Amino acid sequence: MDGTNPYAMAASLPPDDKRAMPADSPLSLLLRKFDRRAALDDAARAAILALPHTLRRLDAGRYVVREGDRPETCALLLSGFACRHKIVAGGSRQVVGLQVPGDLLDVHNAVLEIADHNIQALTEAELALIPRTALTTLAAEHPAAGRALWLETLIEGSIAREWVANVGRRDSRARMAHVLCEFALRQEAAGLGDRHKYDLPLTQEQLADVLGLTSVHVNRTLKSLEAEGLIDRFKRSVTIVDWGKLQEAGDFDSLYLHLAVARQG
Amino acid sequence: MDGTNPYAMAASLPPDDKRAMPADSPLSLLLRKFDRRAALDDAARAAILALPHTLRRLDAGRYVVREGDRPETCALLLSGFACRHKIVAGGSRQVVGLQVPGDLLDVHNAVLEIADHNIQALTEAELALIPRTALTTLAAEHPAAGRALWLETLIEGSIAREWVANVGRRDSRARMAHVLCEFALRQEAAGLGDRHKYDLPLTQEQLADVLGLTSVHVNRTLKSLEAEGLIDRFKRSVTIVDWGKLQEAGDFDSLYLHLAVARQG
DNA sequence: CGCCGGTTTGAGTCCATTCAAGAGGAGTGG
DNA sequence: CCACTCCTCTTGAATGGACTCAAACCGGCG
Repeated sequence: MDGTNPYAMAASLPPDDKRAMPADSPLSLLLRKFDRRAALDDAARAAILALPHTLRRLDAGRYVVREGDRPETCALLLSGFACRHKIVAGGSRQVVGLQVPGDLLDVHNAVLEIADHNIQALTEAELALIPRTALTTLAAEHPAAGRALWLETLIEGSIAREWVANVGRRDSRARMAHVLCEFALRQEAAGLGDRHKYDLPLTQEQLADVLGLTSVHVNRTLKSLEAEGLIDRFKRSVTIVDWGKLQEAGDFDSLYLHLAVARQG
Repeated sequence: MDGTNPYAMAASLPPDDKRAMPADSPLSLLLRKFDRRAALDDAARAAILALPHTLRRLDAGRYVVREGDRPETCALLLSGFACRHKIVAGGSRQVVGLQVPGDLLDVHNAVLEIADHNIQALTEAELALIPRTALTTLAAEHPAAGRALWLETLIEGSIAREWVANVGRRDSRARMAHVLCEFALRQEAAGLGDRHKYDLPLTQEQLADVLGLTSVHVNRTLKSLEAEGLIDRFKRSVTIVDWGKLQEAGDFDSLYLHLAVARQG
């Protein structure tokens, strides 16, 4: 909430600009993810790795994009966590999306004029900033890459719809259990560990903004899930003691994450 | 809820199949919409109008797609209204999206394997069913069209995120006012009338499923907005008496609808 | 040590729900 | 034309899940 333009801030840092290097480029993270879901031809793979980009490190809490911005770059999250959120009248906040490493933070900004929500780093994070024209050109010149980007957007939309159902129709217990399951699988899919134990890099206050609850109630809900023996907690690390029961409590079905699924043209 | 496969049902009807005719093709509805937002080259425009499709009429309440289906077509809504919804444990329902004429009901199915939510006609509706391969081919061969489809998906995602915030952080009054505003603008943008008076083709029960409330409370909320002089109601037609106040009550900012906005390449 | 952000716990309140019943309107059939 | 049914809308009263307010606790850090 410092009011500064995050890009202005970014620009004032030493410009540790690096051109992509095919082998160990940060962009290989993006490539790996695309590969899991759809077939890319060699030309598209090369073009992805050749995307111009700038590396950037952000402290926890820094904004990547603010509502109303007209960003000229798209950020790929390399490490750390980020969230999308909106502020509603009265000042309360709703988190409308969470991102794990490998996620594109703002594909929107490649095509849409004005950012309609904020994007904020939840932890210290590393980003690769890609000029938006480079992405749209990639999509235009390599249909397979365009398809992969489109797919990415579709899945994000699917997750958002599940969240609508989650906050709209589930009580606090189910809501929490559901998000804990989603997190587990997404972190696992991002290659950060396994679904039974992971770090939840959110304060209970932030978790409340994810769930549309208050932090007080988040606390009670977590404690009650723990008392029931579904999870264990230590600091901000979560252990899922009984995956089956947690899944059931959260009415969780991973279909909407489309973790490994996409059909070919 | 009849348990029949809607496609099986559709297939049993007389196959009133029609090839596109450039001038007054139903697909011109799609073209017009794309044109409002992005530049299409002539080749792309021609390709869109040339998309193979089958016309279909559905009664109110019929399903277009069910969760778990693997549809081979994408439906373009030509007339009438439809919604996306999910059923959560316990049987309650959450509407996660609304569609007006000109909207593609299930772009998802072009790329994703399995439908992750239900799509249902809210009123009698006319559809153009487009084979999903035709859409993906279009996207691959005509980057401008691919971009338009991608844009479509991005905007849908944006609306879903706004709904998360709406259901998560606004009270019933604001929630209702917000949805009434969104509807007004979307119907207007679809060329169905003006934002100050329109038909809301939903029962209060369905509206409740949109808002994550009960039908009883929807009723009270509507009456109270009426008593305050923000809206008038007659049957299922809504008149917005004081647009400014309704917008304020609903904390509504149309930015997220991206009604006329997209940037080029 | 003392501050500070985050977590935990308790007590009282309120918004939305549940349960229940009645009114209105459209359609059907005698 | 009326009786009957079904669905939706409306209203009241009681309940409850999550909120608010408030205070205490805890661990990390300067």
